[in-house]
Amino acid sequence: MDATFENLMQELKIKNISLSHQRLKILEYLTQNHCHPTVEQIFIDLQKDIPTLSKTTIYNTLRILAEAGLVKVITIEDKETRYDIVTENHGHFKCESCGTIFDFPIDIDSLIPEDLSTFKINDKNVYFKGLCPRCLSNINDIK
Amino acid sequence: MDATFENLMQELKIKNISLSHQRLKILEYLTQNHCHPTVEQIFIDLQKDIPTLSKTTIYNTLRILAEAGLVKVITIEDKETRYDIVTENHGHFKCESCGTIFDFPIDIDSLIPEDLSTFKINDKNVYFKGLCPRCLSNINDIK
DNA sequence: TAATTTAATTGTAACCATTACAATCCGGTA
DNA sequence: TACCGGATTGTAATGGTTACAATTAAATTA
Repeated sequence: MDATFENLMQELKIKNISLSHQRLKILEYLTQNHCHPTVEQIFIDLQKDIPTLSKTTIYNTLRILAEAGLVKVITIEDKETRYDIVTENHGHFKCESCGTIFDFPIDIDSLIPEDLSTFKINDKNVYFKGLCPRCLSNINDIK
Repeated sequence: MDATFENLMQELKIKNISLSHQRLKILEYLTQNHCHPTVEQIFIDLQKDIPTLSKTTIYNTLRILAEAGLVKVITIEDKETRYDIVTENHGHFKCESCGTIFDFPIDIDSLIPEDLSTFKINDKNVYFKGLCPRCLSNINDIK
């Protein structure tokens, strides 16, 4: 349990969200797996610890955490909602070949267009798609 | 039929994609409705012209046009895939209250992070969420 | 501690956008 | 006209997500 995790716990206490065993494990999983997991992945991995765990609980918990602003919902493409612990500004790069999602640093705040001065911006997302270095080299090997 | 539409036709000819009556109407609809429509919206509107039109045809056509690079798939949130004719670089702002998607100009090319120098970037997306001016003023009216 | 109330979890069924697939239709060609 | 290949259509299947009611756990009160 690193400092980040403690901070999350504290934030939940402030926002009056009770932390059950299941919710704790889900939150713990997200802090330890920054791989932008799907509900399916979370479900498979946590079932080992909590055999009775239900997917509905995972959906409920992620919704609560997202509403509390602790978790970010990533929907680069349909049929594959992924979740991420909210950290500092970064963009997401999805490899079209292997499907892996990479984080990359980007100063999103620097790109507030003046055209949106009359809008209230709550959330900013930068999604790139393409090929990751590993898949690029694989393609070259085949040639 | 403006110049843009003619250009699209030409591009399709180059890419050897035949233009049936249905495909022509769908493409025409997209060039005339820059509201980022869903398949449902396209279906409802075009049914007036083509009573026998099927949703499968719309899905097929949009997939072909997207693969050809003429149409951009917008997935800001799950369960609501939207489509857009590809134009110059711009970001999308979705109002969390009324659901409208607004375009705003942004120089996406200027924000290529050096960390992605070993990646091949095929597609860049900038999605913002928040409240549009109209919904903001409505909230103020209620107060 | 026991009883009571409230919230969280679970499993099943429903939902709904998208896709798969087979049958039909249409346009061009010999 | 007959044929062929691609486009369209309608229906059924898919699968991630949500709704809902029952069960369980936790918190509160006496």
